[in-house]
Amino acid sequence: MEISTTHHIVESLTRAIVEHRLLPGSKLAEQKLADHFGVSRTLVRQALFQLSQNRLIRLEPARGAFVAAPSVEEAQQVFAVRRMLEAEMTRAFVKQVTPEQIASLKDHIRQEREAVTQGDITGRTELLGDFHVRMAELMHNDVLAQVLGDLISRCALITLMYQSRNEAEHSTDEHVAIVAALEAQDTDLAVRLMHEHLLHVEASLTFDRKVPTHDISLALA
Amino acid sequence: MEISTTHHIVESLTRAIVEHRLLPGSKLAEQKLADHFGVSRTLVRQALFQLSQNRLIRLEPARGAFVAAPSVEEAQQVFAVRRMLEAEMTRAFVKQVTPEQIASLKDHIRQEREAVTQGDITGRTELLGDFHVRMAELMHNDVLAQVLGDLISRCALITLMYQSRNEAEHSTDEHVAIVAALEAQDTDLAVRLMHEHLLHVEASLTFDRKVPTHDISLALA
DNA sequence: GTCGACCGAAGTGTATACAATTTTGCATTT
DNA sequence: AAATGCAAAATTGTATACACTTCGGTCGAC
Repeated sequence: MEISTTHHIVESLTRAIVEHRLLPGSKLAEQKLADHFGVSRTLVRQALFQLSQNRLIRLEPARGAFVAAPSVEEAQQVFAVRRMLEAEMTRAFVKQVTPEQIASLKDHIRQEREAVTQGDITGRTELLGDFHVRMAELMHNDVLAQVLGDLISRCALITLMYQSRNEAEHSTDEHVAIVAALEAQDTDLAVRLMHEHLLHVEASLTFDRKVPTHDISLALA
Repeated sequence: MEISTTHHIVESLTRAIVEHRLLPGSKLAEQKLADHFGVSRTLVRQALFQLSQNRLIRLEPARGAFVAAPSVEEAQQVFAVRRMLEAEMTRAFVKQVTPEQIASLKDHIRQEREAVTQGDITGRTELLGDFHVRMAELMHNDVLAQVLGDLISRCALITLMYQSRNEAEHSTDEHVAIVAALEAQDTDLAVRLMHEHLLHVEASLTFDRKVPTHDISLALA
């Protein structure tokens, strides 16, 4: 089956959603998207279907596709799963850590700092999430990287909806501490730091229902 | 968007794959499936697309859909992720365990034993996997249940391809031991038992490339 | 003036048509 | 006899057509 054209649409919409150019609740009309991408509704529908699998959009029968608006409960569940998965990922990471991996993570943190100093909100948010995916990739476990990547995409949506204070510098500092513990091969410390880091990220959210909704899908230019 | 008809096709094909009525490598021709289900290729393609997201089938551009044949590496990665996720799931389970949950798990084990004694291979394999999903559901974490369910579906395929000896009774015994530890709220023991259980399941596989392939898709009657 | 029903517009759900690619089978060549 | 090339058949990829549902607005009744 051909997937490249559809994949392009998925990537484009995913970026638009996680970069907050499309807000939760926005209607994604098939014909509008088809016109925008210069294809038929067929390919758009395939892309929307795939996005619904990733929980980035919600499909309502006969009503259409809408950017997902994760509930508080769902947000907390996603973070709970991330804590479970990433605590043990960190433990496994120490068992097979190499200097090259540490160097790669430090390089990633350098990029994070760069985005922060340059005020690149979009790149910063993406990089903060990618740090965790990078860890999974460095372990040469594609399955782990994919599962974690999905969870973190959902977190990007959640962060948009519930973020209160700016936690960028804080997160980067915690990433630094985690890498230090990994480098020192201090398993318990690294696991604890990762666990607390994720708790901090979740705690930085305000779960009392602000409701930003819908905008025109012209955010795709 | 309507999903119910498509969902029915997905369910039917998923069952056929995890119940081994469709073997890895089998071609899934769109028109044949469309005729079988009495629908157009449109809905079949949606279903195939969804199954490819679950990694149960593989889509090759312009060539078609084939039942997935997970590599040894992928199989080991899936088990590695399961160990990470389920070890911590077990830890979290103890923290909030209730008598009702224990009763539910014990009831599930009773069903497992029943399937084993009745020689119900299909039901047995499904139940052995469902034990783990049941734990997730009992924690009221839908996200966890969904992620774990996906991983376990892939395990069903893997088990088919690489299973050597029969590990059904052994697995049920280990489930019993895990539940006992959960009931006693012995966190460390429960986590250790779960971890070892998953190692045992993986160890019962023979990763030296037997290659069962393709059969006629008439396995759907 | 408000509520409710009806009608048209818009959008989704499914099927079908057509284009492009791959597969298959046969004929030809070496 | 094996291999190669070509044409027909089959299959996938994409677009379009059409039925059905939902949404919006107007008109009429109370």
